[in-house]
Amino acid sequence: MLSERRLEVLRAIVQDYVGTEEPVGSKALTERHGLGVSPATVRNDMAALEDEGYIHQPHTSAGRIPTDKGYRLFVDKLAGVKPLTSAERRAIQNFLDGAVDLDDVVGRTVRLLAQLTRQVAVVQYPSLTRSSVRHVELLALAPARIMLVLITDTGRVEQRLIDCPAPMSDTLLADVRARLNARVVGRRFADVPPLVADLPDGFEYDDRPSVSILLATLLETLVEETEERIMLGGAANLTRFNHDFPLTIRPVMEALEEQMVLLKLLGEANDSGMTVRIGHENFHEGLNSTSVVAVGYGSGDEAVAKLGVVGPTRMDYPGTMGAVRAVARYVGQILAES
Amino acid sequence: MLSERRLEVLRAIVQDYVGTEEPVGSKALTERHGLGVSPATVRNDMAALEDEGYIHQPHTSAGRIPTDKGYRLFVDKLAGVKPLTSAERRAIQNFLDGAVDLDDVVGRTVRLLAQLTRQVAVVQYPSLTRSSVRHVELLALAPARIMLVLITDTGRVEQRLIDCPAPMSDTLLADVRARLNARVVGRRFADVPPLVADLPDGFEYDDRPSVSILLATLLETLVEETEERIMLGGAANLTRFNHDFPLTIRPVMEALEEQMVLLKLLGEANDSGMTVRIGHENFHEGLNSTSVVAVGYGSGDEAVAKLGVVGPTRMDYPGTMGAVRAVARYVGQILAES
DNA sequence: TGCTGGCACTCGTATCGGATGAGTGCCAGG
DNA sequence: CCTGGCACTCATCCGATACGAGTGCCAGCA
Repeated sequence: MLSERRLEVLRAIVQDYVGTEEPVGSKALTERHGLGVSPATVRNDMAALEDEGYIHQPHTSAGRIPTDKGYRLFVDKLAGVKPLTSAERRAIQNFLDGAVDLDDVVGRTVRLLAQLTRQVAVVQYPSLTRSSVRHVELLALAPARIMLVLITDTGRVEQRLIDCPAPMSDTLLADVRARLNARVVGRRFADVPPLVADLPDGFEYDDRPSVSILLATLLETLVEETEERIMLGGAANLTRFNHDFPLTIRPVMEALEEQMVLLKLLGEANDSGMTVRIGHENFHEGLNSTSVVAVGYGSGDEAVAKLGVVGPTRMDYPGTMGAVRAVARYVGQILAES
Repeated sequence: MLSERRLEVLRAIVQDYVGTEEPVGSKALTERHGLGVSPATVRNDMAALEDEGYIHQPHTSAGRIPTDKGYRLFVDKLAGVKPLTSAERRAIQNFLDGAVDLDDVVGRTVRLLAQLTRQVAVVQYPSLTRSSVRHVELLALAPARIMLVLITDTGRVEQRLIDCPAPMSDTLLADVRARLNARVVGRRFADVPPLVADLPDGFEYDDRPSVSILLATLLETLVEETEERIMLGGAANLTRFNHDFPLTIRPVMEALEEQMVLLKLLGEANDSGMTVRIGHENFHEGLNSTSVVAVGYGSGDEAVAKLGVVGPTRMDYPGTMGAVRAVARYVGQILAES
């Protein structure tokens, strides 16, 4: 077990390294933090910390930098979540309040988060399956061509084009719309499939194929793999690190361009609390020198989606966690209002 | 006026430089291209080309690289548009055909374009003002809370929430919907404002404020500044150049993150033909060492939006132009079908 | 007039070596 | 268990040198 002081040394190393981006030595440590012991003592502590795998030195004559394990300990035991200043909070609220629709909310959120944390921000749209149905609309663009519009209580709107096997009359369409909405409005999308399974049975024999196709399309939009949407922003912030990461920026950018990777990244986050994945804890190779801070957000108690940031393992964890948490809360509020 | 051979030398320099990314010297030129003259002759031609400002040498003992003016001449006079291989064309078609909605079309297009050109792709959504109205839907989420849904002939769907001053009955809403659609369906969005200006007059006095707000919101969605949407992809491709562009990648990424800059970038493109803006021809400082190849696309003869790529001035212009043009055509076809 | 071979020259890049200094590990003493 | 001292390791920073690609110019030739 590590003594109190050694933990203090680790904390000091993490803080200094995050600030200066340079390996930190024993002398500098004792000077900048009032540790009350000599460099030699700190050196011993460092050697111990290195034995335990919390820090390591890039080369023999260099200072120490935290390992992933070191950051993990720092995040779990040594650091809190730094609350935002009231100015920052006001800025968040002002910035998010002007949004006109969900796209706008997500767009503003991602820009805001990127700017606050100076890192890459990732925001997932409220997932359909965790939202409730506000309305299902059916529009006849042509006699046998229907547009299906799904509207969720979180403001998300999805549309699909459907080619029907037979023309649908206006009355039929109105009928389908009414019965469909009667069954599903207010329900959670995840519960929808069984609720509509027998819907075609209530219609004339000739109309059933059209109704079935319509329902099939509705259910298709709910498939988890395809329904998720994600917005990314602040990729330019990656260039802030490339002076000592020239090799790593490329795979990171490539990873971030893949929707699936992003989804998994957020998906791994714990549903309720905030999740921090550090370096090699990330499943994706390209992201081995990055950390992900993510948290769920929602209009009520329950999370409807997640958001977070991706940055170098050498990031300001307390500050980032504070910003991510604060933004998630405000977004939840905005969603609840709309 | 430049002699035939000097133009040939310029073309050879551009081609070699694009291929090798290194300044090209007289000896290498004569060897790799069958110019039929000696290096010394080429040197004289190079000196002349340099006097005219088409090429320049980074330092005394280095080869030549084309200037923006040189690329301009190359694009205008020396290079054609390289058509895609039939395999590439098939790939485009296959890739775009699976799209389920407009977001999907745009998303696939941007990925496709980035992959084909190995550069950063930019695709603008069909602009509302250049599209026609397919349908306007009004949904009552609550008695005094209306959702306005606009659907264009290009498949774009916009929604806005409206808080009405007074509750609107279902019949009133249906009435507004019917009259509104009667006036605007099939019309171009740009023509909509005068068509609906007197619409509130036809309603009961008490209902007019609600109808007016509704119309106001409809017109707001058409404001050019805010209605435009853009998708960007392939930013990871920027890292391909950073070995000799370490300084420039940052401002480029920052520029690309600004919606307004992107819009201007595409907006400057000529409406009909393909536009190539080279280096300093771009208004934005950060993009001074990049070129933009853009072209309009649309379901019919007329462009409804633009798409293009952003890459280093040292790019394969014929190939890029071929890919951009081909993709624009296929996207136009897809839109026409939907 | 225009092309060519030759030649001196420039200058960026790569290589090597030594000096510098930050930082360490270890040890003896308090 | 802490501390001061000391020898040692290396990464980094010049400065000098060699190298070589590429040029400009010139005299000669078709």
